[in-house]
Amino acid sequence: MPGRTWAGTTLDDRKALRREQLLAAGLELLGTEGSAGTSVRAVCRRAKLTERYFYESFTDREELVAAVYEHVGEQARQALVDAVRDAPSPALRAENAVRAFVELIVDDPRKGRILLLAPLTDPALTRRGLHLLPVFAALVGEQLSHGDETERRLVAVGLVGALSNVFIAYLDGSLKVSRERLVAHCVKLVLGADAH
Amino acid sequence: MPGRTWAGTTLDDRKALRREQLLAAGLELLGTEGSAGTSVRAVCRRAKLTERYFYESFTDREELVAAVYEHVGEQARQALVDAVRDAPSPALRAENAVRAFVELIVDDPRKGRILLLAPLTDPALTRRGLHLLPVFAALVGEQLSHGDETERRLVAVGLVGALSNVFIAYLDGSLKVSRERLVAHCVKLVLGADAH
DNA sequence: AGGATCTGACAACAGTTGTAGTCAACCGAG
DNA sequence: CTCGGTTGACTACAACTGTTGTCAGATCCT
Repeated sequence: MPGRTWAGTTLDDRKALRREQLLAAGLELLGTEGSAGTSVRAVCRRAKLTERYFYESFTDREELVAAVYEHVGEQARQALVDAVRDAPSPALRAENAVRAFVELIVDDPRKGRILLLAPLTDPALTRRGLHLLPVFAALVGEQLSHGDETERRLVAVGLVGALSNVFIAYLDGSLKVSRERLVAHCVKLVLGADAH
Repeated sequence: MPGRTWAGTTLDDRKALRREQLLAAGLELLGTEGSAGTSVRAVCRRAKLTERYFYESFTDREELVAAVYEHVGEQARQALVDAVRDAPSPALRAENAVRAFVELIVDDPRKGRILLLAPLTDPALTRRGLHLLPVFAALVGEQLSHGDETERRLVAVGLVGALSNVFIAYLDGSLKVSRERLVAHCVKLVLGADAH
């Protein structure tokens, strides 16, 4: 009887809770130790669960990594959508989007590192072609007003690279700059890209 | 007697030759399989040498990886220096530099991947802070004509990121564009960065 | 209380890693 | 021909990996 209550909660509840603990542990490890440190055993240690429960929620190590990445990606997407909605001018749209993204990764640098670095470093993600930045880049490209197909793609790829690099440098402390100035510069990059 | 000849060559000669074979194998693996595939054993297999000779030339796996990276970095630096020397105008300097870099990585994509990706993916490089792009970025920053210290740094970091991303996309085939157009666009990026 | 279910600690498997050591075979100088 | 430097194949070790299995004990329903 699967709906039977246990220690106050149902089985499905506890199972879901364990899944969340594993996801949280995966986010922590992938965002700090990086891909190599995110092993099944390490995740289980951090989540204070045994391997048995890992394979209860995920068939693979790969599935966990992908789930973590997509989880963070969804948060970023949602933050961007919320920020862009109801923005009157394109300039404000750019500013709001950049600000939302900066807030996300300053608030939790692990998410920034996962979003920006993990797809480059983890075979589980590269093999699946799980790379959200190109998706965001494509969205940006559609917003561009000038140029043909190829031109817009070139601009979008370059813009995403510029933003990523600035964010990464800011994250690891090698770019000492105030948060406001970071936002202002990124907004300028976005707006400048549209004007070629 | 270390200078004693053996099979026609001296010991030091053969030792240096083996070091080169190991470096070449490291370049091949790091530039294709990536960091994870570049193990001591894999390098030795590829170089057709045994582990003993690995530790004859390098104390660590880390030392080999760093040596490969710095080797490629030196080639890139030299190519850029050669390209920029004797360029009459800033515009031609930018074009020559970009063209030289594109030639380098189109000629041998492994070098491009090592230069652009390895420092992000290999702990042996990140741990040592071995990342040459910031160095290049600093050089670029010095060439910029406008802005204060921080501004130039922001612009330089962004520019390097944009170029890297475009190159990476071009390398892995996700950016279908002619080589000439790639060069032209990158030149435009460089020149555009100087004009804010 | 009995019996079904759930839990957690652990062992086992075969594989890879970095690093070090052993040992027979080879090769050229004296 | 013998001696010592040189070679390469091989083994050894401890630590890790992903994955699956076992088993004693806790927990709850009837």
